[in-house]
Amino acid sequence: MKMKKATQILNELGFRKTEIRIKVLEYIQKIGKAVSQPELEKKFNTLADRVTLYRILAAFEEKGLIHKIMDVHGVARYAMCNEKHCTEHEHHDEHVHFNCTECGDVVCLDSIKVPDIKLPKSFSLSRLNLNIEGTCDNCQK
Amino acid sequence: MKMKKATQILNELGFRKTEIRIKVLEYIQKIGKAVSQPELEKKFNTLADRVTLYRILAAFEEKGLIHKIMDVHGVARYAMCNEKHCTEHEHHDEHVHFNCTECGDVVCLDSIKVPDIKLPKSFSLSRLNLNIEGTCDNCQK
DNA sequence: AATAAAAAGCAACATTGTTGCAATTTAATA
DNA sequence: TATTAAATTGCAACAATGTTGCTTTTTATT
Ligand SMILES: [Mn+2]
Ligand SMILES: [Mn+2]
Ligand SMILES: [Zn+2]
Ligand SMILES: [Zn+2]
Repeated sequence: MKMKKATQILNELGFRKTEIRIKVLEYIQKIGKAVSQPELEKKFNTLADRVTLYRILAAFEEKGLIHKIMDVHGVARYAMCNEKHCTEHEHHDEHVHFNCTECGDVVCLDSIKVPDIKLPKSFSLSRLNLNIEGTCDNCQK
Repeated sequence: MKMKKATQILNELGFRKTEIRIKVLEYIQKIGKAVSQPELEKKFNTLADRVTLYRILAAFEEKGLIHKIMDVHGVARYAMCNEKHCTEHEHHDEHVHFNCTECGDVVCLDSIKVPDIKLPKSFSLSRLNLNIEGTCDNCQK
């Protein structure tokens, strides 16, 4: 999985290349997990205000660059989108989100498709999030 | 679906039959939706303190009477458990939770089983919550 | 260098949720 | 019925996450 350079992505999406935006994007790209604002705040507290981080995440999400997941604790987390699937106007991140009860990590299990769910005809589906709790590979003893 | 009387349930679980506990339980039984503390607070603000409601919900959940769902907004909601499935020591509420984007209601689609998800062997699963967003039967135009 | 737009900072606030402790109420017992 | 222990509640204080309005700073363009 080749990563496009963060600065190039920011360019393409019409964002300005500020230090914090570059760092946040590179971090989310490399970490390979779904990160929360509080986590970013710990990492980058000298570089940016809390609110700035919230706004960066919101801006990235709006462009289809990252997607937002509510984790099992009700905290918003964000992870890279698959650029084949997501655009400014529509997200398609219908994969499993695994929440490890040991280390607290949340990861996208992109390879695990969520099976089609048949709803009663009177219901219509627009989005879906499958959170699974358990022990991740790192924490398996 | 016959409902056991609230007072009887409280008795059986070793709870005291206070007015607010009876009312809260009856409400959750009848409403047929997953309710949040803020909702209960609006309903019962003259009858009980905010904290009391949080504690009632936590107590009921611990006994396997109701189950806790994090909704798509990250707010905790609670709905009756199926007494065949849940006990003090173990919850089994692996059904779909439908979040209506129109009316905000969250309902348990108990009849819709969540298909088995095959995780990589290095992961172990302990719990699971499938939140679906869309338009519910009432809000369908 | 001047400019407009974007981004960031800061303060204030909202909402949801938790904890400690004192006061009250329930239910069991004498 | 009076006593009592335990359960329940109320209140105050706090924590965490998230939002909004407004000003200042920075970026990229002209
Ligand atoms: Mn994901
Ligand atoms: Mn449910
Ligand atoms: Zn783990
Ligand atoms: Zn609805």
